[in-house]
Amino acid sequence: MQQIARIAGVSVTTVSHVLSGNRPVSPRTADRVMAVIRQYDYVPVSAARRLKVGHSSLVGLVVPDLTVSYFAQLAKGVELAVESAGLGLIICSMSLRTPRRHLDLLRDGTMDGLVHLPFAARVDEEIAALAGDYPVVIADEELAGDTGLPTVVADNLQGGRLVGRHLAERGHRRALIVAGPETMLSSAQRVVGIKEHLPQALVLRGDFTAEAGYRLVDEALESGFGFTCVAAGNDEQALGAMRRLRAAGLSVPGDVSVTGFDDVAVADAIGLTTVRQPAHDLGIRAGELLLQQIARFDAGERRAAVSPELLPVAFVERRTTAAARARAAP
Amino acid sequence: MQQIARIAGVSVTTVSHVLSGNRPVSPRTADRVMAVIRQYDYVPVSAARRLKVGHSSLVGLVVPDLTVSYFAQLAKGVELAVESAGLGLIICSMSLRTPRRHLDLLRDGTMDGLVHLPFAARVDEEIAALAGDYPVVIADEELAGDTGLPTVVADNLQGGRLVGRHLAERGHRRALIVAGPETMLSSAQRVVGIKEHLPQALVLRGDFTAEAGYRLVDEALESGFGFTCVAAGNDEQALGAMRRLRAAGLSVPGDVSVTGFDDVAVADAIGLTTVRQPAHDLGIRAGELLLQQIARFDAGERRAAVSPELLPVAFVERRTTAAARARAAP
DNA sequence: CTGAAAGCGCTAACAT
DNA sequence: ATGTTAGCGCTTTCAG
Repeated sequence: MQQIARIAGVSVTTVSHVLSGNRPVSPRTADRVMAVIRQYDYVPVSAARRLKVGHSSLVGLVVPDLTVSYFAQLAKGVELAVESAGLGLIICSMSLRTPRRHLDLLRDGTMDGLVHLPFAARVDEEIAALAGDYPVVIADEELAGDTGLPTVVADNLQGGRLVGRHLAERGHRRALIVAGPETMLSSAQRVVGIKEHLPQALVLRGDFTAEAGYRLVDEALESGFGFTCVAAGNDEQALGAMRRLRAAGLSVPGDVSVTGFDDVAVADAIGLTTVRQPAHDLGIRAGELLLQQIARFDAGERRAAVSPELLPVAFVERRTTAAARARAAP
Repeated sequence: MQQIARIAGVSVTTVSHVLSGNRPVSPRTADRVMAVIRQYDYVPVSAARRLKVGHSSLVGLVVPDLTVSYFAQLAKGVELAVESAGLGLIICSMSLRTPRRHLDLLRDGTMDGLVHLPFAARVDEEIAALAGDYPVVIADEELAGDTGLPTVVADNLQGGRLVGRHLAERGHRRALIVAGPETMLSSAQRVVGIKEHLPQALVLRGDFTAEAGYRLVDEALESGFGFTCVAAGNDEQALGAMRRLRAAGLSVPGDVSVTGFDDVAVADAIGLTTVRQPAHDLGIRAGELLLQQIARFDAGERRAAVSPELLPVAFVERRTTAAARARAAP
């Protein structure tokens, strides 16, 4: 910047101000300075600015796994929200090898705040501990324990109800619920919603993967529990479940109906009946909450205990659900 | 750090050195300092360090779209490679709203280098322009024009050959090649490879989406060109193609065989015969090349023109290909 | 083995 | 409307 100032025949102060617009500069001077800046393709060293102003104008987003399109949509929402405040977004994937690195980025000032999507209990705890000292908001999944952190999630209970009602209305009574981890509130809520309409359902739990879906249906088949439908905790599990059903010679939805949850791209591709989470809106709202939280910290306030915000979900009927057969599988 | 030094009764110099290990500190002193650091949960302000040392120890990865699992695997590979050098990885998605932001992060020193996966011509040009001044490596797709940038891509030509040979061996002659954009070298190479074995193939181009796959098959059907197989440019296109075939009452692979490319998660889910790209290896190699490139820039050297490295692909036969029918569709 | 002090490049009072 | 200058928090010679 010294260089630019010297060449343009002004002080560094002036260069700084034509760049920031923080105080009036005569058009003539401004033009001259800009010309030099462009000619030399000068870009201010952000570290110097950060050191001085005390913040980076960058926020982070921690996602469990980049492979899920749902998270990508959510990310777009977050970026939309924070960019309107002039902030940039950095995405960190916890599925990468150094899960704790993004926490360092927050603590060392590389980022001004974080939108965190809970996934692994160990990291979650660290996040909760950090949230007293740095702006953090939780999205997609509530944190275990009452942290009082700003949180926005989909209305999983309602989603479960929609699935349960749809199945019940089609005559299903004997249902297999392939649920996600018991520790995840979203998973538990979905089960509760489903059971309101299908009280006799058998609940089997596993993680949110296709493998778990396969294995859990396998268990149910072996156990001899007869069921006419499978309500999976998410689309991945539904995929695995369908694979196992097909392997058993059962047709979907002819013999067994199957539902998912999330509405990822694959769901549309294979015609899976599922519940759409408002991924984009979740992201936007999370970004807004983070902005608020950053402002709060700047103002010296700390956590203002709030209860989680719930965003509405939508039922998407496709081709994996039909009326229940008289005789239950297997 | 002043605080820490004062409380521990040492100089900031000493605190700095117990943190960096850049010079011997007596165990007694070091322990005392570390105790204070932990007690106050002190983390150095990275901006100050960066300002002083001139680099951030962070590199970036630009991916076209987070929704594709292939890119996530590649990302893991990059992180694996750079973390061994003590660098952190920041991921930027071009599908987000501000595609140029990551270039700013490179230019303003937030990142020391960039692994770039070409996707949008406009951004690609800017990258190429920047590559003379900052460490950049290209992965997954060659940049148009002879940029001489370090590049690592899958062996698309070989992939095309594998597809072509597989189809030819099963008696297919009349083939529809649903290709990706003509401007993408990867796409062009795949077509060349396929045509070596299926010279009479009809080539129709579109972008790498399911919609394009659907539309292109639709065109072929309307045109009356009879074909017994569809070789798609990637898995997405293959998905769209299959959707259109099914809509026409054609069974896969009974009436028409279909192949994809990439081997994304959906391919496995629906049993698509495809070609697996070595995503993880691509990432590792890209990370290694970036490390080299950063070292080169540090040493004052600039671009050392190199030719693209090719990584081997693997053919994955599943359930969407079979022997050709006597009569070609439609 | 430890300290003092000079900046890294920028911003923002405080001048003029 | 513009310039002078004092740091932001760290690393690193240079001196003990």
